[in-house]
Amino acid sequence: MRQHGSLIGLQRKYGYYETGLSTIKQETATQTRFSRTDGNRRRTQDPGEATSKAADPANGLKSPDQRLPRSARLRSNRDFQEAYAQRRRVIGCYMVLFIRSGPDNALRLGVVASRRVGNAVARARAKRRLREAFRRVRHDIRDNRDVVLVARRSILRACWKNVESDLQRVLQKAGFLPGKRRD
RNA sequence: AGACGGGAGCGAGCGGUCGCUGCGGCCGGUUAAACGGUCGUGGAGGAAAGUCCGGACUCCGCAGGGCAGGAUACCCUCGUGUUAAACGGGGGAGUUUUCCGGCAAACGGGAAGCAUGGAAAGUGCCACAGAAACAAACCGUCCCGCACUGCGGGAUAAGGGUGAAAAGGCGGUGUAAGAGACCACCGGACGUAUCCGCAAGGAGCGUUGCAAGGCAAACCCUAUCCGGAGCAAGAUCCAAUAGGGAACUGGAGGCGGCCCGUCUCGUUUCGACGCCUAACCGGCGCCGGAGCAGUUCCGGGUUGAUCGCACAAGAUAAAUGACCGACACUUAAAAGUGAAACAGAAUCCGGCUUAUGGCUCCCGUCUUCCG
RNA sequence: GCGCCCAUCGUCUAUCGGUUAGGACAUCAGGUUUUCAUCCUGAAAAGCGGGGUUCGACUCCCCGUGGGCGUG
Repeated sequence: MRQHGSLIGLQRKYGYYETGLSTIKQETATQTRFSRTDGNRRRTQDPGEATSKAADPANGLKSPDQRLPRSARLRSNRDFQEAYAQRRRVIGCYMVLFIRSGPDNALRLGVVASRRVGNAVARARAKRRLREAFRRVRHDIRDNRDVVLVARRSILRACWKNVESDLQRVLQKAGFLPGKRRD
C-alpha cells in the first residue's frame, strides 16, 4: 500500500522536476523509476513485447492499474437511490461523497453534477474532473464499497492539485485510504 | 490611419504519458456469448442552445360532408432543399416615416421600414377635448326682424378654436357673406375594344365637382391549406407476485323439482325441520347455473433488457478527458497564464432566432493627417 | 428529450386599447398613548427586454430573457 502511495507522489514529482531528476535524486527510488521509464520506452518502441509487461519482475505488481472501465461505474438509478438512502456521506471542499454498500459491491463510481453546478459544459467538466481524480487513486483503495461523488460548484474554479488532495482527504475520512500519508 | 456600429467567413496548432468509447482484424476465453489483450481506425458545434416554424418517421383514428378552431396572404425571378414545407437573395409595384428642393399644399428626388387580400357585406370602437367623430353652427362673417347695441330667425364650412383625425390643395371668378357654386393647375374616385409591362401595376383617355375618415396584429368576409399525438412515439423479450380467461382432474357441497316422515289443530295448502353418526347421509332425479383446490395453456405487460438509434460521433447517471513538454506572453526573478469567447450531441434533416473572445474581408458613421 | 403555462410596487394580487396603473400586507414620516401595541392621516414604491400594429399598448402581434408545471 505504501509503495503505491509513494509511487503516486513520485509520479507527480516526476512531471514537475523532469529535467533535473535523472541524475541527482536517484538513490532511494531508483529501481522503480528506472524500470518505469524503461518500460514506457520499450512500449513505444516495440508494441509486441508490451504483452510481457505483467511478467516483468521489477515492477510487475507495482504497475498501477489506472483504468476505470464502464463496468466500474454505477449505472442504474436504483444504485444511486440506495447510496442516498444509506445516508453515509462525507463532505469536502469540492465534492460530497456517498457510500453504498450492498451484496454487489465492486468499488464502483457514480458521478453526479446537478443543475446548481452550472450549464451543461460546467456539469460535464465537473464530472470529468471527479472521474479523473478517482481514477488516479482507485488502485490504492482496498475497500470495495461503491462510491458516489457529487460535485459542488467550487470545483469549477479549483486548481487540479487541490481537487486531488481534497479527494484524498475525503477518502481518508471515509476509511477508504489509510489515515496518514507519507511521502 | 484610428475608434465605433452592422454583415459574412474561420472558430484553433505540434509532441509525449495515463485514461474513456464505437467499429474492424488477430489472439485468449466461452457450448455460444459476455469478458480480456493487442493492432488499425473513428470520436462535439456554428450555433449541438432556444424550441419559434416545418418535414421525415411511428402509433391511434378515418363512409361522406359540415361547424368550431388554427395557419398563410402584393408581383416576377433565382437559389438552397427530400424538389416537401418553409426560408433566403435580386428586381419591381404600392404604402408609411424622415431628409432635401418647393412660400405652402400637391409634387419630384434620396434614405430607412413594411405579417402589403378586403373598410359601398355586416357588426363594433374612435377615450379626453371639441358645437359636431359620421353627424353637426361654439366663436366668427353676412342678411332680416324686434330692439338700441342686446335678443330672435335665417344663410354660410372661407377663418378661429378642439383633436391623431373635421367637406382635397393653391390661386382666381363669384357672392350679402361664403361655398367645387364656377374656372385653370395638381390630387382623388370610377371606367377602360388604347399603349407599356410576364405580372403586381403604370401611362393615356373618358366620366365624376369629389356624400366622404380611421382601425381587420377588433369581430368578421374572401382565397388556399390543416385528423390527433409525439422517439418518454412505438415494437420485441420477460422472472416473481396478485388478478383475468380456457381446458382437464379432484373431492365434497350447494340449488331446484317430485315423493316420504315429523311438527302446529281434524283435513288440504303454506311454512319449518330430517333425530340417531367419528364424518356424511330420508329416497329418486338433474348437473342447468355459481363457486373451491391443483395442473397445463392463453392473454395482459409492472421492474428490467433489446430494438427504434445513424452507410466515418453514437452514449443511455450518457464517451470526446487529465497531466507534461516544447512554444508564446507578463515579470528583475521565483513563478503565473494560455489556445482562449459563446458554449457541449441524445431519432434524423431543413429554416429562423439568440449568444459569441480573436483573426480576415466588406459596408456605414465620426475623428486626425496628407494632397 | 417532448409538450405546456406564467411574468404588474419589497410580497400577494386587480385592471374592455384611452389612468396620475387600483387594493391589501410590509416600509417610512406624523398624530393618538406615560410608553409599546392597536387605531388615524400621509408619503415613497411597479408594467421582464426589444421591435411592430394603432392617434394612443400593461392590454393586440412577433422575437428574445427568466421562472414554473406535466410526461417513463
